[in-house]
Amino acid sequence: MPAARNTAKIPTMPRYQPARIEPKWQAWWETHGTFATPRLPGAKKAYILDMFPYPSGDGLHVGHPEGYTATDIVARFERMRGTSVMHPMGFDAFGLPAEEYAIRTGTPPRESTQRNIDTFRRQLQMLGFSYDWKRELATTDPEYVRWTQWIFLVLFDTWFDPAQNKGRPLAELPIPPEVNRQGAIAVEGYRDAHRLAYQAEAPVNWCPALGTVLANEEVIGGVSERGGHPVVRLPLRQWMLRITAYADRLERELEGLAWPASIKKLQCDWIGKSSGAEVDFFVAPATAAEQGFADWKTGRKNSGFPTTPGTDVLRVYTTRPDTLYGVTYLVVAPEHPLVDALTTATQREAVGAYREAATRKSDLDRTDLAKGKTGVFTGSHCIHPLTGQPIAVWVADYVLATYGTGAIMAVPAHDDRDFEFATTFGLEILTVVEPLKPDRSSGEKLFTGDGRAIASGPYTGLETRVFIPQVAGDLAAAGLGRPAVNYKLRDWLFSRQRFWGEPFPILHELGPDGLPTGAIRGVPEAELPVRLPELTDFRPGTTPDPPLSRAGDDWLIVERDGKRYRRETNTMPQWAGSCWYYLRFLDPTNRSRFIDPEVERQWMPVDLYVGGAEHAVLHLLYSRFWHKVLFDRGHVSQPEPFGRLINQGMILGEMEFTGYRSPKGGWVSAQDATEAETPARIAADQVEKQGEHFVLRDWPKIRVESRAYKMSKSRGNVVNPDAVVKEFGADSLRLYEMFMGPLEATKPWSTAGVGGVRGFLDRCWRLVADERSEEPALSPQVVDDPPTEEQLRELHRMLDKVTSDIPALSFNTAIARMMEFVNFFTPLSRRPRTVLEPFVTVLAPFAPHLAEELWELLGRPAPVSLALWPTVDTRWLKDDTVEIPVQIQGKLRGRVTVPADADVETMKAAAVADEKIAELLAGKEIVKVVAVPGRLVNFVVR
RNA sequence: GGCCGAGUGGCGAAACUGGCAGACGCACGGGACUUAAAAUCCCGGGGAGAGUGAUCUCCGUGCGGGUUCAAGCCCCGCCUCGGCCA
Repeated sequence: MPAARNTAKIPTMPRYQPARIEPKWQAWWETHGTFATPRLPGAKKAYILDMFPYPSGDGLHVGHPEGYTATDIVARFERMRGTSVMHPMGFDAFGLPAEEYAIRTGTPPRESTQRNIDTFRRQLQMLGFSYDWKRELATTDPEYVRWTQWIFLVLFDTWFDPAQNKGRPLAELPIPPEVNRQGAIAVEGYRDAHRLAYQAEAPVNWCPALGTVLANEEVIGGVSERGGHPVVRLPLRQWMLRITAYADRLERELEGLAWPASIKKLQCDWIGKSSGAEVDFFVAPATAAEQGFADWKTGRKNSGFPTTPGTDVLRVYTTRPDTLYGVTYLVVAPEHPLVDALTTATQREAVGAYREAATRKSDLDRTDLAKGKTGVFTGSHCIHPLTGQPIAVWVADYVLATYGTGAIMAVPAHDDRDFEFATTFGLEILTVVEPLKPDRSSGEKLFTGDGRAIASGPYTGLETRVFIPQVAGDLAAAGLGRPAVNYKLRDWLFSRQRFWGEPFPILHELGPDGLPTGAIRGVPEAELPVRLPELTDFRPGTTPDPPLSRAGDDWLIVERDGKRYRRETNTMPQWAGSCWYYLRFLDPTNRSRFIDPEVERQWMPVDLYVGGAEHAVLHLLYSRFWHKVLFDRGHVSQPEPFGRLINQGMILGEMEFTGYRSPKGGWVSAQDATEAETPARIAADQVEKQGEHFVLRDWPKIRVESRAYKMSKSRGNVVNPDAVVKEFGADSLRLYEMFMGPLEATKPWSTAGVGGVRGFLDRCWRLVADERSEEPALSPQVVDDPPTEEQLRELHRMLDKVTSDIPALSFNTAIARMMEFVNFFTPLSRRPRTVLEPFVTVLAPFAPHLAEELWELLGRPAPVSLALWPTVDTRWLKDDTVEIPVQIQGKLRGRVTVPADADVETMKAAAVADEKIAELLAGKEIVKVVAVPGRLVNFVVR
C-alpha cells in the first residue's frame, strides 16, 4: 500500500506520448483510407513524387526520410487546400546488391528482396507518410516487369527519323531500293540496324569479379563503381539503346524545366554537344602523291563532300577548324578501320603490339590528362587539304574510336592533349592563334582560347569566331569538309549478364543446326511477361555467358510458327525499372495497358520530384529518353515527365573532433600531423574554439580537426531511424529533419537537435492538453474567449509565413515561425480555441500524428489531415505603426515610430524630430536624405 | 585539373528585391517552483571598451580591394571546405 501511494505521488501525467498516438493514427488513416487517391484528379491536381528507394538489407537510413518528409508535407498541404494529390511509393528492387546478397547467403533474390521491401514499408509507415499504399509497386513484380518488357518492345519497334526529329514505328521505315533488291533477309537486317533497341558487337567493360558487363558510367577509374573490382574490355554482342538519336532533344528540352540550374548543366555537359567540322585528309599514295592529291581535290570540287568517307581519305572531326594551319600530325584511334591500310610494313609490328595493348585499357585510362600519352607512327602520311603538305599519321589511344570520326587533326599549339603528345614525341608545334590581349603568360607555347589567327594563309588576322564559320563554309564549297555536330553521349549499353533483372522479351531464331541464324523477333505482347526461370544456381559465370543460359530448355527454347527459337539470356540493367515507374503509379493495376491514356493525360507531368543529386545524370536522362520515345509513339501526352525537380542535400553524421596522438604518446597539433600519428576522437567538452580553430581545452597549443563526415558503417556514425523514432517519435524525426536547415543543403546530424524539436512538440501538447488529468483531456486553459487583436495578429502572421513557406520548401523557417507562435501562447492562461484550432491544422503536415491527437482533444472530427487549410486574413498582417531605423552616413543612430503607410516626407519629419537625431544633425549640412517607405531613413551629411 | 555549391555567434541556422546582422533551435548562464533533483515556466547570451545605472561608443557575416547614401547580399582578385566530373 505504501508503494502504491508512492507511485501515485508521481502523477501519471498523460504527456505527449508518440509511442501511443503514432501507431493509433497510422491505423486510423489506413482503415479510413484517408490518403486514397481517386483514379482521376479534380479541378486542381498535384503529382508529388519521391525517387523510390532501392530496398537494401540495411533498411532505411536517415537520409531517406528527409526528401520523403518534404514531399509528404507538400502533399498533405495541397490536400488540405482541396487539391487532388497523387503521392505514391514503391521499390526499385532489381539490381546487383540484392543479387550479391543472395549469392552470399544462398537465398533466392526474390525472397531477400521481398524481406527488404517489407522492412522498408514498415519503416516508411512508421514515419506516417501519407502515401496511397494501394498504389505500391516494385519493379520486380511480374505485372510491372510485363510492361517494362512491353516498353522495350516499343523501343525495339521504333526507328528515329532525323528528318522529323522523332521516333516512328518500324513499319514506316523507308527501305532503300538496293536493300529491297537483296531480299527479305537484307530488309530485316536493315530494319534491325535502325531500331532504337539494337544489338551490337561492342567492346564492353567486362568485370570478371562481378560477372557482368558494366556501362561506362559504372566504371570509375578502371574499376567497378560497385565493389571496386578490375574491369577489362572485351568485344561482346550487346543490346544497345539509341539514346544518341535523342541527344539534341534531350539537351534542348531541358530549357523549359523547373530544375536546379546545376542539374541542367550536368545533363547538358553529359550530353556534351559540340559543333565543329569534319575534314577529309587525302591519304598520300606511296608514289605520285602530288598528282594524286591534285586530282582528288578537283574531283571533290565537283562531287562535293561524300556522306561516308572512302578509303582514300582520313576523315577527322575538329571543334577548331580555325586551327587547320597548325596541324602537325594526325591521329587515328587504335580501333579505327583504316589503321591496317595506313600501317607500313616497317611499322606493322609496333602498331600491332600497340593496338593489342590498347584493348586492355579503359576509356578513362586512355583519356586521362594526368597520364602520359602513348602512340606509334603508322609510317603513312596524308595531305593537308589546304596547304598540300604531307602530315604524319599516328595511332594513339587518347583518341577514341567512338567519338567523332575516330580520328583527329592534332594542333599541339592549341590543344592540351595534342600539346602533351607532341612534347612527348618531339613533334612540331605550330602556333596559328594568338590571344587578342597578349597576357602575362606569353612565352607559353600552348594557348587553347579564342584569339586571332596568325600564319594561316588567306585567313590570317581573322578572329576565331569569324574564322570558324568561314573556313567551314570554304571547306564545304570545296568538297573537303562540312560543319558537323558531335555529342559526348554514347548509346546506352542496356544488357547485363546477371540473373536479377528483367529478361529481354526477345527470341533468337535457331537454324536446323541448332545455331542462331541471326534473325530475331520480339515476344508477342500477349505472352508477356517473360518470367525469370527458376534457377538453383544464379551466380554469374566466369565468362560473359549469362546465368540465364543455364536455364533448362523448357524455358530457353520455344517454338513459334513452326520455328525454333532460343530466348535472349541477357537481362536489363537496374535503370530499366526506374525509367517509367512514375507512370505506372498512376494506374498500377491496369491489366490491359501500361497506363490508361486518360489517367496519364490528367495526372502527368509530375509536379514535384524530390530525390538525391546522385541521380542528376543517369536516372533522369534515361527516364526522359524513354518518355520521349513513348511520347513520339503516342503513348503519353507530354514530352517531359518531371516538371519541378529538387535535390535534397546529404545528411552527414554528427560533428566530430579529431586529435592526433604521436607514437611517443601525447598530442600533436592537427596541422602538423603526419602518417605516424593516430587520429583519435575527442569529446566535444574537451575542446574549445580559439580564433579560427578548435584546440584542446587542457593543451590550448594543440589544434584539433572539427568536421562532420558522411555516414558510413565503417565510421560507425550511421543514425538509425528506428532508434530515433523509439526515443523521440516519428513526428520529432520528421520535424527535426525539416528544421535542420534548407532542404537542399548538406548538413550534419545532431541528436541534441532532435531533442530540441521534441521539446517543441511537448510544448505544442501542453498548449492544448491538460497535463494533470489522468486521461488525455483538453487543458482548462483552452477557452472559448474571443481572441484579442494581438492574438489574431500572431495567428495570421504565423499562418501567412507557413502558407508561403511550404510551396517554397522552406520548412525550417516555417517551423521556426510555429515555434514563435507556441512561445507566444504558452504563457497565456486563457488560450482561445479559435486560435489554437488553426494552429493545429497547419501543424498537421509537419507533425501529423500529434496534430490528429490534439484535434481530437479539441473535439473536432478526425482527420485533421483532411481539414481545410486556414485562410490568412491579411487584415492582421499589417501593423498600424512601424519602428524604422534612422541612419546618419549609413550608421544606425536611432529609431522612430511612424505610421505603417507613412510617406517619405512624414518619415523624414519624424526622423529630424527625434531628439537624438536632431542633436547629431545640428550644425551639419544635409546633403541628401534617403527614405524608403516602411524601411528606413538615412541622412547623408557634410 | 574542370564544373557546381558553401564559408555568418560555442553549434545548426535566419535575414524576401541592396535597407536595423544573428529570427528560431541546440548548448550555456541566471531566476521561479521544489526539502532536493528532474521536469516545467521565465529571463539573458556576437566581440571589445566606457559608465552607479536605464544606457553609450567602437569593431563584427573567410581574406584583400571596389561600386553605393547604404553590402552577408552586387563587381574584381584571392583563401578554405564540400560535392560532382575528369
